[in-house]
Amino acid sequence: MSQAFRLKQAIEDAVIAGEFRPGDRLDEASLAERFGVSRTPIREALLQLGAEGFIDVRPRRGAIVSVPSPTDLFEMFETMAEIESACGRLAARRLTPESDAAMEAAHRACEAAAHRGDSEQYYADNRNFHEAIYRASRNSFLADQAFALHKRLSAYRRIQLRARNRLLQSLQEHAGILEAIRAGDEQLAATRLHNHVLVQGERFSDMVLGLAGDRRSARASSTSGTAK
Amino acid sequence: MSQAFRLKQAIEDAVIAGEFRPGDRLDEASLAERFGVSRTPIREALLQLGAEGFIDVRPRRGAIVSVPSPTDLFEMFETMAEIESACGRLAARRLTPESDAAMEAAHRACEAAAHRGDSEQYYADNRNFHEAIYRASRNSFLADQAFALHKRLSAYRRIQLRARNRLLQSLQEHAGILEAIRAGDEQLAATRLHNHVLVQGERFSDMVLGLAGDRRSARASSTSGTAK
DNA sequence: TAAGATAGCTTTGTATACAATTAGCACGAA
DNA sequence: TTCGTGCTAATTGTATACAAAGCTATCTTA
Repeated sequence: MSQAFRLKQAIEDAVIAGEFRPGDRLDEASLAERFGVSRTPIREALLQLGAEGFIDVRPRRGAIVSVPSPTDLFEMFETMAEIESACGRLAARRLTPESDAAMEAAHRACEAAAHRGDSEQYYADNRNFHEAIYRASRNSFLADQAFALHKRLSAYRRIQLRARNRLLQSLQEHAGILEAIRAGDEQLAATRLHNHVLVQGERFSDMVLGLAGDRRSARASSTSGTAK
Repeated sequence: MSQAFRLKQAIEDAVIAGEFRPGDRLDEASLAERFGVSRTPIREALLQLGAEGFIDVRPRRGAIVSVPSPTDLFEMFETMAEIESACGRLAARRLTPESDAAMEAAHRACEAAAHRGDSEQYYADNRNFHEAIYRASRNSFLADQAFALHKRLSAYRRIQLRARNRLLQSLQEHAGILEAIRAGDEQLAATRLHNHVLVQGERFSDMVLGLAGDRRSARASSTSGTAK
């Protein structure tokens, strides 16, 4: 399985990096050639990625990078908002000096990137900031869930961070979140994180839909699932 | 992949049914013989189950049914509590007549089983009740996450529902949850669900640890991960 | 007797071959 | 032109063969 695990990571990275776009076919033979292995470990990697919901493996019809509908995306962002706010609530309850320092450092990095207007760097630092919060929940299982979903959404998150003023607004929201966690105010930390994440989802939905419509009605129209 | 998907389900069922206990080795050759297929689809099934966190696949050392530590279990129950309360919060916000009817029906079934003292049946009906809440969130992605985690915890949940009086207490909690969702009280629904789930985790931890100790201190002692 | 090394057996990982299903395309009819 | 039908090529699914790593038991040595 050594190869299969390495390949799983490599394919996942390629998807995250945007080398394979949503809807692209992940052909076993070409991937095998590209990585210089046989189809066997490629298939094993693809099936694992499929089980994690990263790609769509349709029996007998090959694997493709999943193409979440706007509804799917909204549901994923809403779920992310719930999970992140849970992390924030626990972080506020269980804050340690180490967690505090980690979040502080990540926040400082975001600050620097935002003031330089470097959105690529902000994107990376933003991720560190959020991951610091996940860890601060001191629940590694919950944190792992948060990591996984964060990764799955990263492609969509990146796009909408491009707007300059969103960068500064995001930074301010971070400051508020950190403040609430430090104050030990579980409720406030949860609420602020929830809004922070959900506003990203809404902005993205708007961008995709090309309209400033009511998300409630958009959501309610479909019941299709996404995972496996 | 047709075979592989069927096998994945079959092996998962066997694990849930307790046929394979935590720590048991899932030998590729014996599974292949048992199901009358070659090792290839067996491997594919095992790797998928591994990616979902259902079993532990250690490269070159075979797959075993995962053995979560008490800390892991507590973290999983705590995460389940957070996800379920999120479902309850959304259910209260978005309640429809259909969701209401589904939850009502499931609750009635629980009631009947509880009064007969039929814990096996209550176990099944309880699952339906919780799944009705997940669906009532009208967020299928979140609901899928909840289903998945519920399944992973089912083995541990079953054990502690054996206690007779816990059955009746559980039923009463269900009634309170349903009431809060119907009243549209998001906060109350979330809180009640959170407590309902977490008390199960605590009871289980107590059972496992064989002591009525302080869970906070138990938790804090480890930082080991679980997922993939 | 205990500890360590080694040989042999067991099990996993990868490649390859073949079977089976799907998808694309040409062709013909309405 | 458009829809349906059948054929061909490409792709996936499974089995099998072989290579490589891990495990166990035995034998040697202190």
